[in-house]
Amino acid sequence: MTATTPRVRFAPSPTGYLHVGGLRTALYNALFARRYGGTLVLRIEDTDRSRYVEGAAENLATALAWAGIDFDEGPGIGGDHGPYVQSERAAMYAGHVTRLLDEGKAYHCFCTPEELDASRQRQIAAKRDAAYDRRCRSLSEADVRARLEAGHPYTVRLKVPLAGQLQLRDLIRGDITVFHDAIDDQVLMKSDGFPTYHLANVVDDHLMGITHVIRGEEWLPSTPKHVLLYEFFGWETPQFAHLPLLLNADRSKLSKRQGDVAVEDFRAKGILPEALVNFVALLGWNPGDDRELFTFDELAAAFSLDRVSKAGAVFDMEKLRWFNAQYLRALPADALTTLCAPWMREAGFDTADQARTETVAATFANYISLPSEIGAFIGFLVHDTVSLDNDTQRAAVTSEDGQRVLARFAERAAGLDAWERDGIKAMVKQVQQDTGVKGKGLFMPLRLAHSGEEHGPDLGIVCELLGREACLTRIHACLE
RNA sequence: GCACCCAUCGACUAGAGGCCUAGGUCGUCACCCUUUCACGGUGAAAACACGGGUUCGAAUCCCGUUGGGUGUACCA
Repeated sequence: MTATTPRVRFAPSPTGYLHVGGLRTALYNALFARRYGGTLVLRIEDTDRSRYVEGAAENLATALAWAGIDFDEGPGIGGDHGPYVQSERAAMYAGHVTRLLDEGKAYHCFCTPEELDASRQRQIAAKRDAAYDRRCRSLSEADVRARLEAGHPYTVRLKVPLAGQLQLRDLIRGDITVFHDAIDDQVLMKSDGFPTYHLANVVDDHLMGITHVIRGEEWLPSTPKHVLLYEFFGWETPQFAHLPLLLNADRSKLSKRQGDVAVEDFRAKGILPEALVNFVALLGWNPGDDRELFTFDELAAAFSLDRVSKAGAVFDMEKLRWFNAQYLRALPADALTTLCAPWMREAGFDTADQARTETVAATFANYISLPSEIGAFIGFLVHDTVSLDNDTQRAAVTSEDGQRVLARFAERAAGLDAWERDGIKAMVKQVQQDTGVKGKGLFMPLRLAHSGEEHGPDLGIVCELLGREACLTRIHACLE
C-alpha cells in the first residue's frame, strides 16, 4: 500500500432503490475511508439509457443518508473530480476510446445484436465457450473506413491479447491468474455512443484518483478486462477488494424474489438504521473478538479489509430482528413512541394523548422486535369488550373462586384512592387475603377479565392502562 | 459448456500446525426469575464436505474429488 491517503468510491447504478448488498458495499467503503483517514466518493453509473429510472439517484442518496453514510465527494456534494454522474462525462470516455483505437488496442465492431445472438447460440449448441467470435477484429482499415462513412452503427471492442496470461491481486482473495484466451473482446463503447461499465469505471476510477476498488464479488470475473484496460492506458492499477456476496436462504445471490432487499423496505418495516448497519457490517466481516453491538464509529475504528471473509453470507432476517430489538429497547421513550405510534393508530389506538401513548409503547417495548408488532398487543386497550376464546379461559372466570375474586376486586377497586399500578397491585394482595385465593387462581380470572389474554405485562399495569371505569365495566360483564 | 471464486454448528462467524474436549452470537430446546408472558440469567443439542498427501502433530499447508456461487449482454 502506498503512503498516500486512500480514495474509495461507491458507484451504484440508479435502478430505483438501494439494495442491502449495495448498502454493505457502501458501508465497507465508508468504514475503510474513515479508518484510514481517506476520502469517500459517490459516483452514479448511469450509462445505460434504456434503464433510466426517474428519481433513482435521489432515492439512493436518501437511503444512504438514512443509513448514516456520508460522502466526501459526489453529486450534490461537490469535489475536485466531478462531474460525479457518468452521463455527464461522455466526452471524457470518447477521448479515451479514440486513443485506444489509434493505438490499436481496440477495434470497431459492426456486428448487429441479432448476429451476435445467433453466433452465441451456435457456440452454445456446439458446447463451446460463448464468447464473441472476433470476426470484426480482422476487418481491413479500408473496410472499416468505408462502413464508417456509410454510417453503419458500430461498437468499439477491447482487443484482448490472444495468448499469454494476466495476474491480478485481490486484497481479500490473493493472487488470481487468468489466461488471455478466456477473456472476451468486451464492448467498451455502445452504438449509442455511451461507454459500457467496464470502460467508464476504469476511466473514472483513474481520473478520480481512486486507490482502492472495494466492490461486490460479482465483479471479479470481469476484473481482468479492467486490468487490461489499465495496462493499455499505461495507468497504475488500483488495489482491488472483492467482497463476498449477500445470499438468499438457498445460497443464491440475494434477490428481490425471495424477500425484502431494498433499504427502503427495511426502513418501512421499522428497522432502525443503526440496527441495519450493525447487522450488515457483520455479514462478511468481524472484529476478531466477541463484540456484536457496534456504533458506526466503533465499526470504523475496528474495520480492516483483512478481516473480511471470502465466502458469501446468508442474510438472516431473524438475526436482523434481534439487532433491531436491541436498538429498539435502547431508545428513549419519545423516540420509541414516534416509531410505534403509526402502528398503534392502525390498531385503533388513539395516540392523541402523548403521555399515555408513551406509557403504552414503553410497556410493550420488551415484546416487540419491530414497531409494527405492537399492534398485536394493544387490542385490549382498543376494544370495549373482551372475548374469551376457549373453555379453559371461560372456566377460570366463571368458576366459584374466579367469581369471588372478581366480585371482591370490583368492590375494592371502586373505593381505591389513586388508580395506578402499585396501588392496584397492593389491592390485589388484599383481594387475596379477602378471598383466600392466590397464585394462578387469583391472577388469571382478573387478567382474563381485563385483557382477554392469558399473557401480558403486570396486572397492575394492565389495569392502570385501562383506567378504573373500563376495569369495572369489564369485571361486571364477567359477573353473573 | 467455459472462466473465476468459495467450502467450520440450521444461520453469521472465531480459528493463520500443537492453546481445539473446535469458542462466541442469532435461532432451537431445558431450567431459573415472574401470577402469566416478554425481558433477563443459567445450561444443552448442534459443525471442521470427502479422499489422498506433507508433518512427530492438520479445521489450519498441498493436490484431487464433490458440492455451492458468480460471471459469461451494445446491464451494471
